[in-house]
Amino acid sequence: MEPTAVTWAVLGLIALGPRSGYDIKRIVDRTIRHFWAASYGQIYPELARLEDVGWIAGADAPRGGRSRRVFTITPKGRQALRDWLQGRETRIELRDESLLRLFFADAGPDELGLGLLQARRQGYEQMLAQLRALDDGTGPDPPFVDLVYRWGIDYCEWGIEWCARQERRLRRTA
Amino acid sequence: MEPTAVTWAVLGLIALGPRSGYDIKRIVDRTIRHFWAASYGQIYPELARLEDVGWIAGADAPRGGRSRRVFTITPKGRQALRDWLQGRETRIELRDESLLRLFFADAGPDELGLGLLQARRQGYEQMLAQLRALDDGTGPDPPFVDLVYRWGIDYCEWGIEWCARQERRLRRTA
DNA sequence: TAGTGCATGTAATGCGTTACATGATTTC
DNA sequence: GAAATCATGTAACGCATTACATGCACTA
Repeated sequence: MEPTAVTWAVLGLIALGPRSGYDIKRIVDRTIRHFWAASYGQIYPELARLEDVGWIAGADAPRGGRSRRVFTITPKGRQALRDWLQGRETRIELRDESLLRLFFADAGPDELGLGLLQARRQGYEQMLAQLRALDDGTGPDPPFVDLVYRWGIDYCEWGIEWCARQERRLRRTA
Repeated sequence: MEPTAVTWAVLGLIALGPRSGYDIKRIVDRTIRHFWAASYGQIYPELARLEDVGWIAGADAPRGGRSRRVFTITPKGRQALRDWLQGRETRIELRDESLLRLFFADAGPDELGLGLLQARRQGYEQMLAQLRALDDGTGPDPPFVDLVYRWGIDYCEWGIEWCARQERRLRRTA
């Protein structure tokens, strides 16, 4: 069983404290999904695999009459997570349909590019609003969780500025 | 046949001039892949689909004894491309394993985060070098092709600065 | 009592990469 | 004559999403 990025997302979240599959999905959707999404269809099978190899241990923990399985990281799992964290390959990969559109804007009418830049800026603004909405004072996060959160904010702000600058430039030369 | 992003990448490149599947792959690898990669396994079937619906027209154009099929965009195809370009949904999505690592850096030893930031910065530097290497004066590109190229450069430079700033901050507080 | 949230999972489908097969031509 | 490049494609596989199925509990 070759570990994938989902492996580490799931294992990493369990390392922060015991969690159910449902918990993990909820946390992923609120935080990690901004740079790495994951669905139930990945999370539950991954939990089964991780339990098989002994990196996590599951225990029944019903809440009321609702069945519920909570997973805890094992020492073996903690070591595996640490090993992955030490890894150094860092290839940056993007998948950005809005840039693809912009790339082909020469094929459309003159005002098209300006519209696409505005749409892109609005995309950033939406994402920024979502990120800011997360920060409703639920106490301080671990430092690096917070750092990545900050990266998201900073990235959006940079993106908004970049688009605005290009919009101004286009309007000047048009 | 629901169009996907590959549809537009392929169609858009053919709109810039007649091209073979091989040509398209080469151009994608040199330019578009920085924000949207595509493989032969997508490109050739996509060309067949596009020809089926009449958005492109293929013609045999052997070079020497090598068989070769070159595709040209049709009026119908040009209209479809324009329609897509007008589209406005812009959800920004990232997939960035290096951020995932950083997110979990609290689970490792103290110096880990600093190392991850450095690795991330080097990732940006590598990508920047690749982008700069593309610019070997093959004449001026269409304005928006160039704009997206610039986005890549600016994004890398911003990323490098961001990492450097966080590295300094970490060292101060450590 | 209807809707929302908690909770677990699977099946179908689609997207994308990797690896392979094949063969001609150009360059060193 | 070996290696790189041009050129076309397909099959197998893996990763990820969507949609569905099921059922309990809380709350308006």
